[in-house]
Amino acid sequence: MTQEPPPVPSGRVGYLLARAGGRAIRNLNRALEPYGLRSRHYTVLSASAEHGGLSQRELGLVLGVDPSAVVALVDDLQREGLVRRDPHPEDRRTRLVVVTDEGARTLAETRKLARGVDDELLADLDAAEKRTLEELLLRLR
Amino acid sequence: MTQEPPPVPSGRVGYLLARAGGRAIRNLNRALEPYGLRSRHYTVLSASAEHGGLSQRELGLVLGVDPSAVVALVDDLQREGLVRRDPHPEDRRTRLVVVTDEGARTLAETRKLARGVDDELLADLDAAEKRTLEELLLRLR
DNA sequence: TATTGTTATACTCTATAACTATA
DNA sequence: TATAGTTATAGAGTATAACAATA
Repeated sequence: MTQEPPPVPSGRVGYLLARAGGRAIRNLNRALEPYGLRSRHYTVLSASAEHGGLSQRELGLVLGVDPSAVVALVDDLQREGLVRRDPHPEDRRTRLVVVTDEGARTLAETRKLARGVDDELLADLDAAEKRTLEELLLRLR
Repeated sequence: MTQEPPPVPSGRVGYLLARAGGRAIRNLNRALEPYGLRSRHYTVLSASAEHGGLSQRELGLVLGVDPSAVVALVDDLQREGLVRRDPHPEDRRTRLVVVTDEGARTLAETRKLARGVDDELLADLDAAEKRTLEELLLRLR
């Protein structure tokens, strides 16, 4: 699919959410291509930096990603030197995902790309409308 | 001093859209299970009924679905007797997707399920907020 | 030459079950 | 017994190329 047509069947909200969300993900994937990353790598990197040293289980919960998928995503990020897996001081089963210096630099750069994707998606809304949209999205179940 | 409204953390709206959209799709898929259909079958059936006899190419454009995927979806719906592929009166390459009587009945039933999924997703919003959200979603690029 | 539908194919995403090592 | 991480796997979604029939 490469075409992007406006007309919509029934104006259903779930359908509109799915389409807009899919577009956002595809646009971010395309923007991240030079980095060899996908949007889900970006969310893992971003959440790891924001919360500072989450376990993989916690990452999965926060991001709504299956634990087995977290493993693969962290594998990729670790291979690129963007995160480390540090031992948990008290629980030897657990491994804490920590962003490296290089990961922090990559995050700073890719964050700009994510902003750009959002800005383009929301280009026709004014500042107040953008805030309203985000607030409503946060209140969905 | 007027409080500066919290800035929209750019890069976050796309993420929220993707998560909410994914939830909506999964919920609808689960609701449609008894019918042996997925959410994409529902959108094809719904658009075919609404526009009445679209070609497969037009269906793909309207729904943002790849033509090769439309073939598979229409195959499924046709096998279940929910749509027909009628010849185009003027262009023998084209096949018009037409909803059968049984398809119309199934659509009436599944539409209730789709509404239920939406209602649950939006349960914490009042009527005005629901309209606002839909209006904003329609204005995304 | 271009377009519609179609087949084949490959890659990503999602979800589940089962295994290991620890607790 | 239960939990964190891991591996393997299968199904669904997405995207591309190539082909036949027709325009």
